[in-house]
Amino acid sequence: VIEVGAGWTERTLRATREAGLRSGGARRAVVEFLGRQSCCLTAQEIFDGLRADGRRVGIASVYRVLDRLVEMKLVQRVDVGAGIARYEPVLDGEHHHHLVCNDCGRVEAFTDPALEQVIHRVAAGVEYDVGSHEVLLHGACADCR
Amino acid sequence: VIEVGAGWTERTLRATREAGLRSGGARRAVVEFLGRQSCCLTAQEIFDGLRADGRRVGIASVYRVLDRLVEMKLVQRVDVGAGIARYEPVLDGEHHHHLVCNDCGRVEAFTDPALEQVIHRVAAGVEYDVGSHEVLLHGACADCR
DNA sequence: GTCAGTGCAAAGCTTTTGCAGCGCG
DNA sequence: CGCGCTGCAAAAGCTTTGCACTGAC
Repeated sequence: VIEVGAGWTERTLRATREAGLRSGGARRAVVEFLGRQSCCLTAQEIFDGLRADGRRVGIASVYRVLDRLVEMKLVQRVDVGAGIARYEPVLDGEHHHHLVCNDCGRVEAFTDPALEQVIHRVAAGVEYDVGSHEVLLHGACADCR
Repeated sequence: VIEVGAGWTERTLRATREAGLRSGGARRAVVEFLGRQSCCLTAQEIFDGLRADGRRVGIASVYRVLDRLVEMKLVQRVDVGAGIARYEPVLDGEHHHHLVCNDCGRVEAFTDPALEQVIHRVAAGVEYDVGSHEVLLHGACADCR
C-alpha cells in the first residue's frame, strides 16, 4: 500500500502525541509542511517555506523538530554532499534513493526493487546491525550534461 | 589488478604534474599522507596527522588540495552524515562502500560485486550521466549494539 | 621574474545551545 | 501551574576566502 503525504502528516502527528510530546505550533507547522513535499528539503528551505506562509517559526525550532522526527524514524536525513543536510518524510511502502547533479545541485528520486533486494542481502551479512541505507548516484542531470 | 596505496601516491603526483600544476610542499604532503591510509579521513584528521609528522601545513591548504584532487577524480569525497566530509584515495581496481555507526561514528568499508553490478545497471537506466556512486549502510557497529 | 601554491587569520554558512517566556496538558 | 516547546540571539563547528609571501618553473 502506497501511503501519500496526507497519511504521513496524520500518522506523524499521532505518533508524536502518543510519545507524550506536547504539540506546539512549530512542530505542527513543520510536519504539515513536510507532508506536502515530494522529495528531500533542507532545513533552510523548510524555514523559508514556513516564513513565506506567514508562520513566525525560528530556524532553531525547525532543527529541533527535525532531529526529533529523525530519532523517531519518521523523517530520514539525507546527506547529498554539499555540507547541507536534507530531510524527507519516511513513507510506509515507498522507498527511494537519490540522483544528485554535481553541477546545479538538483536532487531527484529513483527506485529499483532489485537494488533494494541486494542491499538487504548485503546488510544481513555484515557485523553491523543495519537500520537504514542510502544510495547516491552523482553525475550530470539532463539539463547540465 | 589491485593497486596499493604506494601506486596511488605515485600516480597522483604524476597526474598533478602532467596537469601543469606546480608542486608545492603542502600538496605533496597531503598526497603522501593519503596514500598511506586505508579508509576515509576527515580534513581535520589529515591536518592533525601532518602536524603530528612535523609538517607545518595550513588547514586551508589541506582543503584546497582535496578539492583539486576530487575535481581530478583522484580522491572521492564521502559524506557519512555528521556534517563532516571525509576523503579517500580512488584506487584502480578497488571499490568499496561504507558502514557507518550511528552511535560512535565509526566508519568501515565493505565490498559486494553483485551490488556494484546492480548499481551500474540502474545508473545506465536513468537520465543522469552518472559519474560516481555511493552506498551507505547506517546502524550500530559490533561494539555499540 | 612570474604567478601558482601556501600559511595564517578572518569571514561565511550550517547547525547547536542558552535563555526567557508562553502555553499545552 | 509545571515543564516542554518556542523564538531570538549568540555560540560552535566545518569550510572557504583574502592576503601577503614564498618558491617552483
